[in-house]
Amino acid sequence: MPELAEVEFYRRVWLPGLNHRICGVEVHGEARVFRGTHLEWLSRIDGSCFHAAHARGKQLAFECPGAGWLGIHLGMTGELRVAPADFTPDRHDHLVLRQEERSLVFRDPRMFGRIRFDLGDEPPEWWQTMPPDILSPGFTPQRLRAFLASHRTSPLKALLLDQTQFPGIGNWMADEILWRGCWNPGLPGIRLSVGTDCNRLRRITREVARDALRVIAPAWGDAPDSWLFNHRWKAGGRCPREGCDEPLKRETIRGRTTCWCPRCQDLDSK
DNA sequence: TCTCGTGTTTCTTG
DNA sequence: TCAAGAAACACGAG
Repeated sequence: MPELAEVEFYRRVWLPGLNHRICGVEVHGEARVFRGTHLEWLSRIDGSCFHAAHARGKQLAFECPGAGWLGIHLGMTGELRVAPADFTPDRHDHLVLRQEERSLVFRDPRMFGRIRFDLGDEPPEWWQTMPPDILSPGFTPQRLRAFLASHRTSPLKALLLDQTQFPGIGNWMADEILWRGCWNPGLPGIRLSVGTDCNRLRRITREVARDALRVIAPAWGDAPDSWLFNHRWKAGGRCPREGCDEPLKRETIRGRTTCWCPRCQDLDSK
């Protein structure tokens, strides 16, 4: 479930491979994950090293001076792993970078993920034009207000999943933000007040991003039971808010399974 | 055997 | 022209 924090977790997984020479590049060229990529460019990685690894939103970028930038989006089922140097890939291991002491592996059974490679030492355009990170100074109240004003009728759940405004927020984080803020997922953005509600949405979004990074990024830790996260998929799951315990509701909003507490997040109370 | 789904893109419809 | 909705992608889990 690669959202912001899981992406940061996977960035760290490949860190042991930084500054070690890559002595072999193996790709499953027919795999959908390489769509739009010049496969022949990937061979430029051979003989060079990654000097830096970056994560922004759901995107990863590995900097390879003298060769280019390897960009990775994990999609729904993508993952990065470190395997032994003599590791034998199976049909879902689409990219294997060999080093003397290990193999860096990209695996993605459903192939909704994407690998791209851009030549040159400068960050590629797709990286430079990404929206500001949620925890960066660029994620301003003004920016959020302008976005809400231009999508007045869209439900909050759909707005939170917009990667151009909330990079790295995925399904569970969006539900968590709405639950913590006591907003109904179907509430149109127009019903948030420009001042108080908008600032609160920004604050809670940042809080959930920070919490997720703290708990998940270092070692994929378990979320505490006080979060909605641990209850949203359970059959008969109940609202974990102190004093509530209402059975949680699940419904599809804009094509995404959404979970909320009908008592804490009552649509008509806003 | 059937249904569902953590994400994104593209096409269709209004 | 824009936004919403559906379909498609491919597979594993239950």
